[in-house]
Amino acid sequence: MDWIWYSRYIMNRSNLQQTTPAQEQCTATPLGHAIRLLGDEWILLIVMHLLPGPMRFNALRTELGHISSKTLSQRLKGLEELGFIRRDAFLEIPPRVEYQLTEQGQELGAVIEALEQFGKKHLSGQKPTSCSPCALDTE
Amino acid sequence: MDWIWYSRYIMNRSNLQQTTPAQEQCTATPLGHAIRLLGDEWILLIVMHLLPGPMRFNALRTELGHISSKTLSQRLKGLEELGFIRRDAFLEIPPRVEYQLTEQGQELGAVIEALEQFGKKHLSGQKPTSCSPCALDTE
DNA sequence: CAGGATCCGATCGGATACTG
DNA sequence: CAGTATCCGATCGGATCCTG
Repeated sequence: MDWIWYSRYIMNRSNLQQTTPAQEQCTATPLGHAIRLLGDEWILLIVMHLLPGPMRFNALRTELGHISSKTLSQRLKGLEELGFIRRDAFLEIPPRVEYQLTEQGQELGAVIEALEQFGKKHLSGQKPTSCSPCALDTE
Repeated sequence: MDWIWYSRYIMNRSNLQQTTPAQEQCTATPLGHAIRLLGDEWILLIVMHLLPGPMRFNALRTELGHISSKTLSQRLKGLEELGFIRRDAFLEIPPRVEYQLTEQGQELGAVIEALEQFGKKHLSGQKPTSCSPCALDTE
């Protein structure tokens, strides 16, 4: 019975890879943009820790655990360019830089809250599955 | 003046990499779990497209644009294991499989809505920055 | 049609070293 | 302290081929 699938495959293989119909809808809309923004583990984590108030660079690093300075400064720069956080650098010895959420950034709190509600409701005692490739030691 | 920084560096380098204080808080809490779940671009996109109703495998592929079957089935399997979508397979010729959100999955709609509100509010006319490494052609 | 298996290039991100 | 630059291994995900 292989020929059934085979023939269909051959007949339909002509024009299948060309049409990219809703792809731009997935990436060009504000929602798509937002999804790609939050499609990064660190972004939300950073915003979450910034919600209570301003924080310094290394304080963030400590709170976030094992993030590298490269990754952190990357994300912070990105968030700053988007206007979601503000960077205040004090030219002192030793240097001090504080990051805090702008009004726009604060509104991400709503998303985080929704996320938290959801997490508490459905992900409480669950163990990671194939969705969570987290290999962190839980000592 | 290099010696200032240098000496401080040497003095503080002893115990800095050991303490992983809030790392387990970032990953073991429901919120952390949720963040890691949504820390994947596709997950939210899939859920979004599934909100209106059940959908078949290739329909999803078409809607999502350029996702590969491997990635899609991966995500679907993960979501199914978490209990957020249900997979109904009809053993016919040709095969038909429909995916739909469970009640738990529906509640992700709230998160998506929050995200959409935010996106429409702050990301409308914005161009991607370093936060969005999207290299998709916008033909 | 709905996937699984495999290959492999691109990307991400951690570790390290260095600077002001 | 607050980063930047570089290296490099691990991972992701797309392309391709294959099956029922």
